[in-house]
Amino acid sequence: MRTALKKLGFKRIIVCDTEYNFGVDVESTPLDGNPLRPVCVCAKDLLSNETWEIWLGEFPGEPPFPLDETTLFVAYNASAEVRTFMAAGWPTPARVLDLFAEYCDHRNGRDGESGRSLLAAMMHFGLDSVGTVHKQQMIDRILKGPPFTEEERREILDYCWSDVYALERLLSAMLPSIEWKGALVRGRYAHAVAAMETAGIPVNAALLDEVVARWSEIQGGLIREIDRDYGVYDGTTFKADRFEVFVERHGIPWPRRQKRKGQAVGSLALDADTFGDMAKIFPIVAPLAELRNAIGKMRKNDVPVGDDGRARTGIRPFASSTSRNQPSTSQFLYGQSKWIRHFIQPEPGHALVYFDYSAEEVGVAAALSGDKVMQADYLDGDFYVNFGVALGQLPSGCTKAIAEDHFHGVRDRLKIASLATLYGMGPPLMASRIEKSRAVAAAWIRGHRARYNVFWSFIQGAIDHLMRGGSLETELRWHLHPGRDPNPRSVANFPIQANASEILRVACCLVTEAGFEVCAPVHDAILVHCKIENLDRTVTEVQALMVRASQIVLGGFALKVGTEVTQYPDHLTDKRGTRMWEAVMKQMDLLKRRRRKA
DNA sequence: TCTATATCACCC
DNA sequence: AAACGGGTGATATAGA
Repeated sequence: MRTALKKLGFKRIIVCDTEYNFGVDVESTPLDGNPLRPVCVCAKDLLSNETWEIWLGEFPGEPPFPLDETTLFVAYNASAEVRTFMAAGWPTPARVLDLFAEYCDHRNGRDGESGRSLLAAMMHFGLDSVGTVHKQQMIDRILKGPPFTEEERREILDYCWSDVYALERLLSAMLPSIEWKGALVRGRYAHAVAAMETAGIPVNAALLDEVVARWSEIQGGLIREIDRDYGVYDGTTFKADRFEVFVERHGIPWPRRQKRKGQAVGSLALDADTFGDMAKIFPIVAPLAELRNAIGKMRKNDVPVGDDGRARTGIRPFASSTSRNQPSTSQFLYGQSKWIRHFIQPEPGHALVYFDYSAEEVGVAAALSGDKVMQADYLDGDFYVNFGVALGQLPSGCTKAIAEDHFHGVRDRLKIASLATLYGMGPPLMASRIEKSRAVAAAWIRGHRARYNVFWSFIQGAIDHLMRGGSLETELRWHLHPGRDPNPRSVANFPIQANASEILRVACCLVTEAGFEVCAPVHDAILVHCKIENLDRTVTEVQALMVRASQIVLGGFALKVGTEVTQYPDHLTDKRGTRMWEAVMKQMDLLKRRRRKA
């Protein structure tokens, strides 16, 4: 392997693993949400065989090895190592090979092992490693934090070394198949991920704590207000059997789910769509539909917030087959209901700016396929309106403003239709979504295929290629490999979503490397925190960097970027979540008033 | 009563 | 034959 490694042209190839925790409370319980605290670093230069071992409290002010462009830094889930270096005040590696990202890319779409851990990767290549039980024991001990006995120190270091040696063998197994251009671009993202995970999202922690503490009372209040007229809740749980009694009593023919074996009839369909449809026909259930919609899922209990008022959680880069980030939906503020975002608040003297690519998937589809008509419809005004004019649904010369003022709901339907059409939605479902007949839905789909025929043959080409056993590749070389029985609609989605995901990664790299404080990536958007005195400069520069990112991936095609600014002391708002937020705040007020009286 | 699965809620 | 894509996670339900 030595010769193969030397050929790469680096002066050093450093494989590295680190251990860390997030601080602990008095009972040695891990404090999630806090900044990372390094425990140890183990590293080896594969060219010189030199090794380094650094333990808690012995961290030098500078890293013991160079991390500039002459060093290839190799790790598994490299953002963790980068975070450790940041916490130690070290510079971060300039050239990163993240074998986690490369293993994900290598396996993506293929049948067989689904795990993506270091252990899973080792097993895949027929290499042995430490057992999962021992690994978990070590992690648990490390998270419990110091003081460590001398024996524990040795055990932890040995465990850390075992991963370094595992990594060395894994590198040797993966080396022939590593595709360097893509790998180094992916490796570069480790710094951005580390920077975003270190920053976290500033929240009004006092208010969040208060709402969490009184959540069951608030929820109870919300439910009591509505359920008086129905009696279908038991505490905070909706009881299907009580609701069944209710609909029977009122003679409402409620739709049912498919019958299952052993049942005379299927159980009631209680999803939001059914509730919405039924509320239109039987207004008596409307308030209940709204309540269910509002309280459907609102867990804030496990949002980890650090002592510094920052909500932090792992971004989990490359976790999806399109290489999107997949942070935990329960821990990540942008994964929860929109009203939860109202807890987000800039720090005093600061502002938060939400930058998002507008109609990103349409723009990416137009650029990748080279469909000039689609490109013009995206670039010249509003895509959905332009598509509507082409279909004869809107008058020629129509703009977004005119459509919103004079053709209520038309643009929304066109938006739903054009996005869903990209991924192969058929007329029956489309008809129900846009509330038109099946024939109209079919005509819109045909219209899309006719107007954007260059795009459609591009997509068909991708599907054919994969079905014939080829792999799909994004502009920056993330792959989808053929597996058993691929879903053609997923395949059609891949080029668009995977390239869009790549654009956001490049954007995160450019913006964090320029020194801006990026708090979170949100698929087609980023949240940036800045001092109010730097607000104008931040908006202009970050916007330009995001446009640049789209051009890097799309061969010069510039996506449009929208911005939304929130200045301290304002909270972030999202109009789709305002009603719920206000209802919750009202319940909070009622509780306070009641407590004051008592 | 416990556990696996299906369904549903939420996000982009 | 027909099918919008990518996800995470809680809970209700079925079956042991």
